[in-house]
Amino acid sequence: MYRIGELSALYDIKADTLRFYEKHGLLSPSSRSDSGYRLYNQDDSERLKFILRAKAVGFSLNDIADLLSIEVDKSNRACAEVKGLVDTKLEQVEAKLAELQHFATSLKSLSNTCCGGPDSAEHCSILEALESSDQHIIAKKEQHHFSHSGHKD
Amino acid sequence: MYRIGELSALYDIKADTLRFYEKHGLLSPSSRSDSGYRLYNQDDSERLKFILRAKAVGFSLNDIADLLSIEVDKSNRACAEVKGLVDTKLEQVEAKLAELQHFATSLKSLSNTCCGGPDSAEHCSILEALESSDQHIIAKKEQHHFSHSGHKD
DNA sequence: CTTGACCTTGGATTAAACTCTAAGGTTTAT
DNA sequence: ATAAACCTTAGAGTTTAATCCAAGGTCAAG
Repeated sequence: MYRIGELSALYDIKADTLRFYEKHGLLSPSSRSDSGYRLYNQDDSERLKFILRAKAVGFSLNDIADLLSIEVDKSNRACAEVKGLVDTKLEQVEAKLAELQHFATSLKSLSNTCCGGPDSAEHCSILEALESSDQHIIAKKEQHHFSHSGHKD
Repeated sequence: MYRIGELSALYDIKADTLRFYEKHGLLSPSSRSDSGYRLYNQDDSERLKFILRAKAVGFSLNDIADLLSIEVDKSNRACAEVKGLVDTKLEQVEAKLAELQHFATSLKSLSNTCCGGPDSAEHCSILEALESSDQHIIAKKEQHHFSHSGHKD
């Protein structure tokens, strides 16, 4: 059992943020002490971890509430309805994943070509890296033109 | 060349948002018409695409300004300094990627077990799916216990 | 040569997500 | 038993990222 200060310290957020999440239906402590202190258990902590993760990858608190609502009314809700919600979110997550992979590729190629690379300062720009990243793969393919195995990402 | 209304329509944002980005140093039109209209070229459009992508995966406008600054002062900046900035962002991107992959896995397993699956309504929760997703992989591994090849994501 | 749909500016307003303040009750340590 | 460090509430203030508004200039069509 954590008190509000302990839980907030654990995730490096303010106690106020936890009260804010409670007020907005995202996370309520599973119990209270005799004197009214919030008491969070391990499940509450996991739920908070989920909220913070989802937030970090660009979901709004409303989005997150949607996702968490899947848990709240478990058996009440028709399974097909749940599946719809999940699949919608999954599409969003996969779109974000694609964006991020694109990003990561560009940043990596930028990091490599920028320092130590032969053309160093010439194209030190993320935008150029983003634009050239696809052609980069093609160019690489052309270099060892005796192999044409199925490419994998 | 796009005028502000055209470019904003292209990305389904408000013209005001473009003026806002300009005021905050994120994106300036490469030129102006005689009458003072903003004129955006293809590079500006690419830059905007980058901003919107980065925003969608949870970067703040400040973060994005940092990333874009790599382009702005290309040759002015020491290459090692640029690399530092890029690598920091790359770490953030990869952390986000890991989160999202975890997310996607959980949502998929949720979508599968929830509807049609044998234990249907029993654990219709993202939190449960998130918690169990790792064990799920282990469980799956145990099923075909004659192979112990290097796992790939 | 004016009507309507654009554009300009600066400043006000909104919404989301905190973050802080005030006034007071609780717990732990001396 | 009292100070320091917690906790409670309600509500005000801040930051970020737009979004809207007002007053006026510009441009293509009739």
